[in-house]
Amino acid sequence: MVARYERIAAELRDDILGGAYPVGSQLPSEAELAARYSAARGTVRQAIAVLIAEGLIGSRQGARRVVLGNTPSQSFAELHSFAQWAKANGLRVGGRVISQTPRAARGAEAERLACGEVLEVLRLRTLEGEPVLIERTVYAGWIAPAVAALPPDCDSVTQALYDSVGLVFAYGEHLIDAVAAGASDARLLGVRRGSPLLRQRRITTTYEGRPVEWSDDRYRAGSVTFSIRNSIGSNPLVRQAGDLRLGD
Amino acid sequence: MVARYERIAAELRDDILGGAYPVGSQLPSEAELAARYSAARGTVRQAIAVLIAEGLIGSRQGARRVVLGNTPSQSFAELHSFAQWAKANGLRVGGRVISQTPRAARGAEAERLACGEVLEVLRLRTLEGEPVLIERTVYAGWIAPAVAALPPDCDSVTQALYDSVGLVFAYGEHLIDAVAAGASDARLLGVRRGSPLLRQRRITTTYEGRPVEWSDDRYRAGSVTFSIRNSIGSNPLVRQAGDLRLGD
DNA sequence: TATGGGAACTTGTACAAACAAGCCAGCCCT
DNA sequence: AGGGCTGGCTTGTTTGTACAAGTTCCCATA
Repeated sequence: MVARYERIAAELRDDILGGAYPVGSQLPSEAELAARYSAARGTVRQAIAVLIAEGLIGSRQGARRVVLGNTPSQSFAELHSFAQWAKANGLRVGGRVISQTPRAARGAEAERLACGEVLEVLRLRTLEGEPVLIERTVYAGWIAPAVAALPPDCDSVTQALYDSVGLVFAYGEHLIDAVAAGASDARLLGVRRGSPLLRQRRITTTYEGRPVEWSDDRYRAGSVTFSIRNSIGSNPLVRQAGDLRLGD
Repeated sequence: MVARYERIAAELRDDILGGAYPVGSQLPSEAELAARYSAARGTVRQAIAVLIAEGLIGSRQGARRVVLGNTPSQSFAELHSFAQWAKANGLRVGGRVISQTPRAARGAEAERLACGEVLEVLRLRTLEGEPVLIERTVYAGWIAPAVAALPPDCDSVTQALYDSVGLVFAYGEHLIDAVAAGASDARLLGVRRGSPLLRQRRITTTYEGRPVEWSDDRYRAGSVTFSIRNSIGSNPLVRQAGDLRLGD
């Protein structure tokens, strides 16, 4: 059973994406929408809040809401999981495990992952047959056995861990910057040493806030772009100066 | 007059940031908070929604809410305006206009900015005296006179335009990727040609959804990092494959 | 022709109530 | 000891109402 406000949000989203409300045009008033869907004003407001969070429409007190964009947004899983993102975009994904070594947590890892033993995995990922991503992932000790049991050519670790042990990657924190390719990066990705890579470092936790993994992902320049929409009063993405808390 | 739910959110945020609720611990129930603040449950829920959007706490039906982090988040202005971000972080910012040329809109610009005449500005920005950012900004014709009237060493264009003509940068869409430094990038930033740069392309609009500027900002690697927190069910940041809608 | 004041409209905030859905701990039974 | 179940707790959804605050636009006035 899907909530009412979600169905209303879906209908409005379809209208916007379908061109019924062009970019720059005004949405009907809350009262009008409430009447149209036979719902309370609060329910309509909840539906609209969803679209505002997606960046599709803008809102300010006193004025009618405005359509800001007409491109669909993606799900958390697609940001978090390379395979699920690729699949949702109709791209063919591949990859293999290069190395997989259990070891003791080093330096800040122990605190970051809240455990002493970790499993370090190095994966090379391909898109449409081309190598585009190097994943250096450190898994917390308590999930390491399930990770080690996965086949080396497993496309979606996220999906596999959910299927095998019911683990849900619920929250993530991501740091994005640019780095030069090191010797091993360059060899694996087939680029020159020193060429630009887009780096995404992330730490992922369960619903309870328990850390699951810490990863350093490096994309070949030109292969992937991150996109974000924001507005005054909502600020999901922030900048940080060079000296970073999660840095190493 | 600040809204009640914002004051409650601020108190809870202070509690979390101050360590009263450590990372991983549980928050009091809605009913408990409602009693403590003598507010309705709906109001408390609104306050909590703010903190969830900031990524400070996680929530799921049936279980107590959990503290996910204890680092403050920043404001939209700080993502959008280099100067305001630097200021908020206590960094000394400088910069100057390299060139400023009015011209006809080219290619996709006319559609993107919804105008025929544009003003192209090239700025070099410094942080703590070091050059870190090249800004290539194209302003829509209707705001060009106000931009041209600014002093060449103006630190915050965003602030200056608000002060002079009341313009508010309300919404933004950002694309983030990595590129190699070109010849002019390298010269201005004082790095070698081909060295990695973090690129942020963005388009900014007013409250009405009217495009104001289109910018290509390139940061020297290591100087700046973008950070984002997300969760299942909320997905502000997305990935895109190489072939981009806003690309050129 | 400008300009100021409103009136009507629209979104934001707050409260109250009821039910649905999911989680968790403790109890009971085997 | 272990497993299943139940009941209480907690968050999610929906409706209704009232007022506050901001925008827009028309109209009367200077």
